[in-house]
Amino acid sequence: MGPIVNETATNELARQEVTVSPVEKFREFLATRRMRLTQERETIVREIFADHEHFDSDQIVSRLTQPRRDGGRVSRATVYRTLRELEKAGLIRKVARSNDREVYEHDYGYPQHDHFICEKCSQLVEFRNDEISTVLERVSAEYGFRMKGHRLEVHGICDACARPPARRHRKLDMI
Amino acid sequence: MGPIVNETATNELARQEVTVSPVEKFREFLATRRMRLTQERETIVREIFADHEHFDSDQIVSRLTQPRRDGGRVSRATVYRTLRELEKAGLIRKVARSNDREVYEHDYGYPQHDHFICEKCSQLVEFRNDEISTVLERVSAEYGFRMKGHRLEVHGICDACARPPARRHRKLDMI
DNA sequence: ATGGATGCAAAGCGTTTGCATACAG
DNA sequence: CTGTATGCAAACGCTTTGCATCCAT
Repeated sequence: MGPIVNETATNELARQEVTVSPVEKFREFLATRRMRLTQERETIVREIFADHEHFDSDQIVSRLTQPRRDGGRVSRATVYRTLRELEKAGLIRKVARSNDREVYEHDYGYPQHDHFICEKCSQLVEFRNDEISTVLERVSAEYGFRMKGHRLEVHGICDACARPPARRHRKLDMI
Repeated sequence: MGPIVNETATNELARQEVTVSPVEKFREFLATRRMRLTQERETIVREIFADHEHFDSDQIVSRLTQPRRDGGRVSRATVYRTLRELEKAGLIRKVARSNDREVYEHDYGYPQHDHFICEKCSQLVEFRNDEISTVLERVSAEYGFRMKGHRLEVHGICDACARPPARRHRKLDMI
């Protein structure tokens, strides 16, 4: 997409510690595009970076759509529009698709990792392995492909759901 | 639309040679579910396995929606319904998402591989690398995760689009 | 015969967009 | 002030589904 921005160190195996807040980082990005950091945008960024959980558009919408004491409410349209910008800004990224929705996670100040997705409880579990990036860097080079990043979903059954008896996760297993 | 395919399949991960035709394989699957191999379903399977190209639902729909001398026409609803069954049957699988559509490919009689996805021309290029599966097998074991498979998209710029001058790939080439 | 399958059209659903109004810079 | 951004609601585009009819077994 954007040819500019993102001074991401070529090798993210060692993310630098975050020196700028997400909001500040976003403001910088917006500035380069002649865009403005509105209250709505700031509210959204704060909400998203309040924790490190995965999230989808609708979760953010439902949290900000109803009047809130602090941040003020934000419309559904603005949430979607802002999420797209945040992705371009490199602050968040889509990690998977779950129940027909894109699942996002922080991409700023968060180490590179991939996910296990349980077919039973549809839970996402992160795991970290540097070999994968290394292999991909090499293979990309072999193919003359300029790798910018990757999205890896490992499907299967998580440890909890695999245990035969007892209780298992219940998130959204139909039938 | 010419994804590069390496027929250099001789490795351990290589699929057991196909002994049954896709249609036959599908019939077997359907039987176990008390479902029937109708003319429509057979037409769809033949159309899909006529070549090894990636495809999305709409491509199949537009090819089978209009009367055809041989196979007869199939409705949009049936194509969608059958695609879902073919996925359960392990004959096809979703490999990526492009322009808001799921992109499928053969998962039967086709060697394991992953994809490069060009951000410029959105073309999918296959590549084969056994190390990835090996690493994932090991990491999964470490996490107590029963891996069934994975989906890996490597994003970036393809060789053609990276070359500064000259013309580049078209963005949305349909048919 | 008969329960599963098809086609059609309408409904679903997440996401996007046109437009009038409201602000950030 | 001026060009952006927001909200609302309607529009979208892919996919699913209700229902009457059809057909594989």
